[in-house]
Amino acid sequence: MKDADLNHLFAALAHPVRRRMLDLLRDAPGLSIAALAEHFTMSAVGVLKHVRVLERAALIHSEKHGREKHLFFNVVPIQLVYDRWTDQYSRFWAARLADIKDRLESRRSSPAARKGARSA
Amino acid sequence: MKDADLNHLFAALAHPVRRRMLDLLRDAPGLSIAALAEHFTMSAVGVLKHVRVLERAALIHSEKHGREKHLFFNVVPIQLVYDRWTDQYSRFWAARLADIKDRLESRRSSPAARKGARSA
DNA sequence: ACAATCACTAACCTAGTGGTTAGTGATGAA
DNA sequence: TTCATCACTAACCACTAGGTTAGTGATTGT
Repeated sequence: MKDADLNHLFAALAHPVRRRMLDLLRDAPGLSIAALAEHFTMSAVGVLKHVRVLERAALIHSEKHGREKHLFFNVVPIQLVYDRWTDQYSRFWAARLADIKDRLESRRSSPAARKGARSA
Repeated sequence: MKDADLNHLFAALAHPVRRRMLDLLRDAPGLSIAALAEHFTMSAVGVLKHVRVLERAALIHSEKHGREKHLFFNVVPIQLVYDRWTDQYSRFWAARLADIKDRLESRRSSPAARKGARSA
């Protein structure tokens, strides 16, 4: 995944309207622009602009049938970031969990106790 | 995690300079503004502005000692989004994997055959 | 004591974002 | 056929993002 793709992806996710659009399309795949616009107070052109941003980030995919354009949520970019984060920060997550575990243990009387708690 | 927090978080991650800053602080915790700025061609004030954005998103935490401010990467916001995505999109990830499996199977000669191949 | 260095503010500029209204061509329905 | 509806473009507006330079006050090293 290229740098520019990450820019587009995170920028697309940074707006609450677009996050809500993703929720709507996840729960009701195939919505048209007009049908999607019914869920918002803004103008249809405003909705269209947000859709463009989501398309640029590849977060949605569209199929045109006649005059209608049907929109579908695409999970792939999110999964790519998810996988990347797993690699990049797993060490930190482990460290953080260990830190939480340490603090929990230091609150207890015996330091060696509760070894198996929150093992994830 | 509130909506405004997500806005700030994703907006902060949407710039390559800031993503690189997180990488640097992850690998060398405690860098000062000036030390961080050495890794970039832009002015120190430009770096400071990016640091502000990362602070607003709680992606870094800072400690001031004397005239120097030491910066530390904070994984927590990323982990919160990670956990949220796990809930929100896990169904879609499973569906996507099933779809890939189906397509792999339909490429073979016998549709019912090779049921166990590439089962992941 | 003095000078260099640190974080920082203020002002400015350019380009981009997030919205609007008005209008257009293609398609579908009466 | 006629009319409504769909996606869309163009032009505009206010505001924000991402940079710059110049300058300030506080701390540190010599």
